[in-house]
Amino acid sequence: MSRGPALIITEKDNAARRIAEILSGGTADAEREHGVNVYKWGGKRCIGLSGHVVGVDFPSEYNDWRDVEPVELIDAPIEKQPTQQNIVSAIRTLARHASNVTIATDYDREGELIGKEAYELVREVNEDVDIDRVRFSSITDREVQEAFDNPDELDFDLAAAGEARQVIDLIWGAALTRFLSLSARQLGDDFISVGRVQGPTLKLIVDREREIDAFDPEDYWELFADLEKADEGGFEAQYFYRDEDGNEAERVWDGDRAEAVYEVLSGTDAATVDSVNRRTRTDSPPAPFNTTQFIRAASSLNYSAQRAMSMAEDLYTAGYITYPRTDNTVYPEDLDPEELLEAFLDDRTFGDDAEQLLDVEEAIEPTAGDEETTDHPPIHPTGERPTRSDLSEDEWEIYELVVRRFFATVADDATWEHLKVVARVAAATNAAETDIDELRLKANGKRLVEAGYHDVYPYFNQQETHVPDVEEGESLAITETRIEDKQTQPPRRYGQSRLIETMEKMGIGTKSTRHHTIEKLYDRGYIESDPPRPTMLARAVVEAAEEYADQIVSEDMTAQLEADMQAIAAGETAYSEVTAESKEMLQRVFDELTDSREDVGDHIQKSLKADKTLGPCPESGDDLLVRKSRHGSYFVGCDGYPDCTYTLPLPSTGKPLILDETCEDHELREVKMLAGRKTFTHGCPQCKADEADEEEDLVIGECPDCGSEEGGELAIKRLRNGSRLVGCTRYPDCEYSLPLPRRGEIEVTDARCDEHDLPELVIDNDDDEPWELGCPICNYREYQADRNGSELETVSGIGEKTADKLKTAGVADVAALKDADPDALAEEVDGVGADTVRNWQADAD
DNA sequence: GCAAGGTC
Repeated sequence: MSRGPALIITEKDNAARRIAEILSGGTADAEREHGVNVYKWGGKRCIGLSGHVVGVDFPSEYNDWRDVEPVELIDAPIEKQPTQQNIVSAIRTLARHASNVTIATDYDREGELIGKEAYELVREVNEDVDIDRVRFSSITDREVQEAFDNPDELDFDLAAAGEARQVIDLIWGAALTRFLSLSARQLGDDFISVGRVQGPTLKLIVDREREIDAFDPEDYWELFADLEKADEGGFEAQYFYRDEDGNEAERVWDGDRAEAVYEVLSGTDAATVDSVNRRTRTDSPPAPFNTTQFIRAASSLNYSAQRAMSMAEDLYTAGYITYPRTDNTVYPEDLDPEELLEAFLDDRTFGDDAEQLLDVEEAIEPTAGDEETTDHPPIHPTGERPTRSDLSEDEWEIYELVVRRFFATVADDATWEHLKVVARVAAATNAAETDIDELRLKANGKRLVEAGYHDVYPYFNQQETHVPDVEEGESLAITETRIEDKQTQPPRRYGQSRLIETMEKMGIGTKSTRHHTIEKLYDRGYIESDPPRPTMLARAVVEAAEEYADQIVSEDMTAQLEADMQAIAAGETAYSEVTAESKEMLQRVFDELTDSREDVGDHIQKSLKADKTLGPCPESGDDLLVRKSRHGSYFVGCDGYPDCTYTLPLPSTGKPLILDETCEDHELREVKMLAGRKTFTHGCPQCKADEADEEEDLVIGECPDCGSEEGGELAIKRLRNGSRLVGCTRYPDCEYSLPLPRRGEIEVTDARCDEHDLPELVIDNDDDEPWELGCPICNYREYQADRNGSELETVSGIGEKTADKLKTAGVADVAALKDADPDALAEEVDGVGADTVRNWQADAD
């Protein structure tokens, strides 16, 4: 029998650390095993996995896509291989002599599977050791103690349900992905992928685009009047009528009718109040944050799903908020709202709100959502507080959102007062002859009577609409009338957060993967821009799937799989039965698909080309396409190459996006360059090249490099790819150049820089204050200095403030930091020790 | 170089 220490295995390092702390009463020490943290106390060791540390895949002889028919993957063997070698080795080392092993992975299906993976690793090296399983929904003293006092067994059926999912996803995904990629000859980086989750997600986007394409706008009119109560100011009221069903309708679908009504309305100067309706509405605070609702709230602050999650993960790792991947919207019983509020009492930002929230008579009863799960609590602050300077501005904004959401869930209802006024207008006697003798106007006012939770959670709209107190029978003056012609609008595209919400509703993907799936669609060239729009490639892939493998773009596949997994977990079906059935279904898909390989491939290839096509080549009439050079830069080239060698340059920054707008002169679609915050519209590449060819270089001074010897001069130049620079007139013999901003009119002023004898430049952007760039050489030097500063911040442990201090001490960049003498530098910079400098230097290497 | 699911 093994008599070594007992081993506890958790799903992640963070959980291992906290569980060790709880079970050891804070006495656990950290040591390293194969580079992995192990927490040690008494006769115990605790180690964290990193989610799945083994993965399923086909044996290596199936690796070559061209050598293996995709259909062969259906019956190919599947292996489990370690994917995190260091953790697997550490587990093996620790398990070999363990006296007991406890699996403490997350309390959900995937956690059970991850637990089983750990179980198998342990069994490989230790056949006899007892392996038990503990389950807890949040890592708190009470839950963890209780779980470890009552250990349970691993649920192999539940884990098998997860394994069925793994295998089915792999086989369907790999076989169909390879088939599509091979059929369209898209191998290497540009393969064409499909899968159980990305398929339906993509179809969702494509379907919406189809609706938009098919949309036929309809004209309608709306009529408004400004009403005024003496001394109380005016308010806007809108014309309405009763439609066939007796409902209030504002849109007038008939133009003549609208004109007739408008004639009556504009010919009248008073309206009589017909009815006044007041009602009070309670506006309850929102439920606690799950991942989806958190992403939605962050998106209203203009963060992408991906970015919001990555910041939440950082805040979690730093200990400021709880685990950000959760479906749970009900706080666990362990969470004591009063205690958590108290943690914020002395906080500069949140103290007053916390105090106000605690100042109530009864016990605080937090809100709760519909979903209660067993794995993690809703996202909330831990009570461990960062100061503003510990976080970047964006991180702070996200942290504040999480804190305030928690505040909102323990705050009071808000109360609104709604006021609806209906007024009647009688047709004036001089009105043109119509069948209209009376029409009605309505106005809806709302006022926030009790701000309630809005006081601590200012992210929701609290806009009030003012409608004055009026009484029935009262006469109001009509001060102005308006008729507006409008059109019905096509349905809106899904934004990222709406997409994630819809995926959740359809039951596809998980809290941890939905935002990744959307990123994947971008990476694969299926969607572009934000809100995402599908490419022609995406349409072709969805069309091909709809015809031959509808399952892979249907949400039903997940629903069916979910049902099968439930059955496996309940012991009603076997893993082998479910996977065999799924394989048969895929086999039938391939029976149909194989004969259509060429058709499918042609269609996809045409769409791929359409996604790159700008318009006709002026020389050959073939298509001009956006292409990528061997060096990775983009340019415009002719599809007739090599017979036609016509090309146009594109800007060197960013990834080109082809817009719908077409240049009338050249029949070429315009191009936008996507480069994060530096995204800009390039326009028609032919126009840009022509402009540069016509524009003469503007000489502004002598070239500092070759001016005195060769007589080179500095000039403002425009390149054919649209960018501008200050360069030497002797180019390419002299390569001296300085950058200029891409946008804005460049003005050369009379002021001159004494040091460099160059004119000072001003950049005039239409939408901005003109920017005084100054002497281009001075400007470039400042820019370099700045860049070196931010370069210092790439060293871990150096923030903006420290970088500033270092620069003051004469350490301008990373190279200088590496050369610095640690002791001397520590002398010079406040609050920095020599060891810290040595750490930086080590990190910089 | 395929999926989706964990985690970082």
